[in-house]
Amino acid sequence: MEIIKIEGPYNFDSVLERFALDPLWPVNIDERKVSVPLWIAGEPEVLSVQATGTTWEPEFLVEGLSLINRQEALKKLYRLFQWDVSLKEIHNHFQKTDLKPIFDEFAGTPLILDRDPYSCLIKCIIHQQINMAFAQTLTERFVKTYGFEKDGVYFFPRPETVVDLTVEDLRKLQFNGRKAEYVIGIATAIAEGKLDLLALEKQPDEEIMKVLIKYRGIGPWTVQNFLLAGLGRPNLFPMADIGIQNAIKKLYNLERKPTYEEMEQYKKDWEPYLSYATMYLWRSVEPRARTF
DNA sequence: AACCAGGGAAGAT
DNA sequence: ATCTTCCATGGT
Repeated sequence: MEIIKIEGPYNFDSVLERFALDPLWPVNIDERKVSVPLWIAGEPEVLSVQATGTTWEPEFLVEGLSLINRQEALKKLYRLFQWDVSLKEIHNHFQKTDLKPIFDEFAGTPLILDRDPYSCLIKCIIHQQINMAFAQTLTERFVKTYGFEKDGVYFFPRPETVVDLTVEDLRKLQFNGRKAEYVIGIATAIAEGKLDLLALEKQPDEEIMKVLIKYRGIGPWTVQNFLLAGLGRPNLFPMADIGIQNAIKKLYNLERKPTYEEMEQYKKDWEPYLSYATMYLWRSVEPRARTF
């Protein structure tokens, strides 16, 4: 058991609330706690993280660190929960923008990342073009069928597992043919060592875009989401994203979804923290958990 | 019942 | 290069 203290503001309850939208995260809202599946030194480990502090005095209880590579585990927890990012300056930046009401409502929310970059990439492909409810269903089926469970948490299917799947296997889960090809194709590139996400992570956004977009099934939207939710990069704005378009439509009371030209104008005020604008816009059109 | 969905590839011009 | 069509199914 270990206590971790970080700089505020940081609203862990808001993080858990968004995690809870994903059926694969075992979140306990009342206990302010979540179990986290991590690959540590090549082994699947489950840690638990519980908030014991407040938004301005954030403090966490981490269990499961004792028997494993401490440094690697902490590094991955800091990445996942963005504990090393100072949200104060970012929050201040948006005080003089149209997004002020949204940033005030969700104050202290960091970027919500996926469990790891590889899972993020695969999940992005699964989520392309279909409604969120169905996308969650597909991802859940994929993970529960080809991943594995430990201590009540599902681990994402490994590339070595996905390589051996056929398009037909995934079609049984109601993937369409192309989506199945994309997922297997990416997993194959990773399993064969042709695509090294760990090495790619060290490159700037533009270089990562150049590399990933060559793969079949990966377009600009997918790379932008990967950079944002996979790597936690701060300045991405996926304009092709229906969620963003709907959030902007709602924010400005538009009759129709905004054009790309309009979005280019709006986003100017939000740089260099476009990822945060994106995340908070998403939050503004997502369901909220019960509040008491 | 028609229309939309946190896109992208392949085909057509 | 840029525009259009297809994918393929669930949700509303």
